[in-house]
Amino acid sequence: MPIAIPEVVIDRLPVYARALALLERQGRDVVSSQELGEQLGVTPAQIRKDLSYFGRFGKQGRGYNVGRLLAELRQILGLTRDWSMVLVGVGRLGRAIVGYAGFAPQGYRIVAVFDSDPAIVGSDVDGLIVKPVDALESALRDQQVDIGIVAVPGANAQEVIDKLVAAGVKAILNYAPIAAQVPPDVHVKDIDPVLALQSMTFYVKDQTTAAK
Amino acid sequence: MPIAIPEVVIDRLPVYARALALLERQGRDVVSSQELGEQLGVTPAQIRKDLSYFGRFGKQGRGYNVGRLLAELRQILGLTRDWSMVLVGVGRLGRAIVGYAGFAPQGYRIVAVFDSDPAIVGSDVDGLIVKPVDALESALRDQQVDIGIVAVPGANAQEVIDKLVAAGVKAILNYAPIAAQVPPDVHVKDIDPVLALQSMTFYVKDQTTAAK
DNA sequence: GCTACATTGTGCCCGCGTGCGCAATCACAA
DNA sequence: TTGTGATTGCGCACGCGGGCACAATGTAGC
Repeated sequence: MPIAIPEVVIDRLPVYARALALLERQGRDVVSSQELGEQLGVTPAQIRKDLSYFGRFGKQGRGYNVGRLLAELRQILGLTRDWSMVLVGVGRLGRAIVGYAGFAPQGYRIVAVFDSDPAIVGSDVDGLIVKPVDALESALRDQQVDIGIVAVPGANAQEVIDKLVAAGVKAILNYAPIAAQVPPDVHVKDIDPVLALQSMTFYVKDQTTAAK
Repeated sequence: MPIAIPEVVIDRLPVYARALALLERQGRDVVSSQELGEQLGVTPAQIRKDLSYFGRFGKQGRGYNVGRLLAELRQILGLTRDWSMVLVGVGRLGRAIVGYAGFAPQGYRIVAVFDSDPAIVGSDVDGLIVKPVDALESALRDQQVDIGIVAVPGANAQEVIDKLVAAGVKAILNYAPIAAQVPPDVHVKDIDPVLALQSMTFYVKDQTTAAK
């Protein structure tokens, strides 16, 4: 059990879970690592190896029971409970995040929103009253919050992240364009479409011009 | 020159470029790999090794000229020109993407938007008239388009991606919750906050409950 | 029940990316 | 000029993740 599990493995598990949920909705009850791998663009051996870190969920000659494996993965990833999140930064991006329909079905709820702009504080965003960032720490003392979402301009992001960390938040979803500095026990995932675009353009920069 | 450059290296270059742009705005004219590494949470050796794939940009005893290195990276990544993009899927998410202020400053422009819903087609979104998805291929023949953005529900995403690929698009930014199937010469980057959250909860699932 | 077939779980090896360590090199001061 | 200090570029070795290949094991058919 004290065997360290590579982070890349953990990153793949939600992808497996997502594919299994789709298969379940389609009424499938068993699936092989072969078939799952083809759908996801991963080798079957990779899937089996990843799963073997956590147990033996398959049956030789058959494959994996879809519902069973999905339940196991949800258990492993902690998806069996709901997670409460706070959002900091209620600009255009922040409002879009509050309105994003993809969180709720997976059990992720935004329970409070904060902003530093006095003109925005007090206004209503999808049923939530915007609170001042100064109230962040006291608000996090009152209610249990698991995850922080940062959607402020890059210049203020580190400062906001520091406040979240000080308030005891251990998981941060960062939309700001900075490389956040956090202690080792805090987990940060960056969402930055611009970085994604900039790395893709490296590969296509010659082709597209030549195709003209 | 025919040395293959690892994809992880390419993924880091935009991060370096972003940090250098910030340093330049702050008026700095030289920076060492040491200092840059501390800001980004990367080892100095990693930065030097990454850059050495493309040339020798530093000076011993000094470090890197900020403006010079930034210009080189922009050249390497293809950031010296503008890129035109089409968006498919004008729901809540799609509209947020059109309104996202982060693209334009980096030279990424959305030049056309498409949707399959007849109720949406024809409406105006931030100055762009929504066109039907059927018009996708012909529209891409008329104007040069480099990148496709997919913001449709998962069930329709693969179909839309197929159309983009058929139209010759080589770079796709995918917001849909699916693992897209594309030919090897097409590049896909996924943006999925839910996957990011689900992999983080693995690490904090015990701590948070215990902290109660 | 026995045989044929399919698929898992895992030991092992290979390759690649990461980081160390040092020689080469540049700036700057004396 | 010459010496000192700092930092780069890169050869090399290590470690880790990925995938192969096979034994183990379950299923299904006869």
